[in-house]
Amino acid sequence: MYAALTLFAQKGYASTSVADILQAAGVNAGSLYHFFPGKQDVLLAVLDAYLRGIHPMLLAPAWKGVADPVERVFALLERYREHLVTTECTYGCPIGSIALELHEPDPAVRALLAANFAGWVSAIEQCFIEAGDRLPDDVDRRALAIFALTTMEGGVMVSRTDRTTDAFDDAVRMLRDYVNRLQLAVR
Amino acid sequence: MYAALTLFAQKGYASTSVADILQAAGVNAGSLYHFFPGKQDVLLAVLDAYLRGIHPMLLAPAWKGVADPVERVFALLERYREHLVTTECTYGCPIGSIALELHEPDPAVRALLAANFAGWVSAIEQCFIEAGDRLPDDVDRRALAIFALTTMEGGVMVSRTDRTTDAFDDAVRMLRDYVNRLQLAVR
DNA sequence: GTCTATAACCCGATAGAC
DNA sequence: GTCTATCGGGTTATAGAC
Repeated sequence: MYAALTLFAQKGYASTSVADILQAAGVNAGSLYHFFPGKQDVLLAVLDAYLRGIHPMLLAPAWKGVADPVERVFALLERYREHLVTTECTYGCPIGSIALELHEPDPAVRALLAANFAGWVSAIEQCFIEAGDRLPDDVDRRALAIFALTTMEGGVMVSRTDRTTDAFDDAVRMLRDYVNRLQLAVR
Repeated sequence: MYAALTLFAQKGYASTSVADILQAAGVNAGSLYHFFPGKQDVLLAVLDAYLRGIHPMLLAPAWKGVADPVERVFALLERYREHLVTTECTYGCPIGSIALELHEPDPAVRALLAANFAGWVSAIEQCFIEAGDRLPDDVDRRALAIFALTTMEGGVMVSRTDRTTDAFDDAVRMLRDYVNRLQLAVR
């Protein structure tokens, strides 16, 4: 299962064959097909694992020692940057990759992808909500959270293509400047 | 050729078989392989067509009747929104889709993807440069252009997953607010 | 240059013994 | 529940006549 999760993140869904999963997991075809009706059901399990792992596996490590809600947003983005660096900009967000890889996804798959995005956005939205009156009242907290997501996903996409963190860094720097200006506007 | 371009945009590269291309183009295998060594070379030709088409096919229509450099940025983003709407949010930017679909792209493919992003960014950067002193001096025009690209690509990604333009609209609205605040800051 | 037929390969999934 | 062998189908690319 975690073999599949790793392989999907590295190679994508379509490029990962069932044989690849079997070899990485050290199991045989019969075993896998005993637990999963097919390959797509493995993907569903992986996407469900990501969804349930948002808080314990993603946010908790990123926010360790970071209490300020606004800093938490950028601490999370910093995690993705580190992920880019450690993989030499070969892969970033597995959800985003799979979301664009599958052009006609099964409704169940698409629902889990959307749920993963929604979970991420809600967590960041909560940060901006907790920022309270540090942000202007009329700023849509949820839209700002979605903006953070699109900045991360777009930054990962371009950085992966360029094999440099430059685009990611530029985008995050601009987002930081925007949030700073919003905070200055309220003073 | 344009059959391949269309199919790659609709179904992606891997999911488009050579047989699909042959059928859509109304040609036979022998003809295609007479001009192209292999499927990847068709992709290279398509990516090259996108690159050379940035100005005549993408920017020119988007900027028709729009003279203001800042408005041109959002007029271009509006084109992508319309693309999402007309396809019921099933596909947005073909370059971004292919960029995330291919996890270990051939260097030539990756170079053309990067060139497409770079061409897009340079055009938008030029808009922000032409905006002159309407933007603060210390604002990095190129970084701002990259930010516009990541906003578009990230917005398309999430909107495609959600089958709603909401995420795209939220992201672009935030970008617009940022640019507005930058313009206000200079007064 | 264009056509048809097919080679060579890999895929997901299954059958059936144990 | 787990194993091995294999099926049926789709893939890219090629061979060879015209």
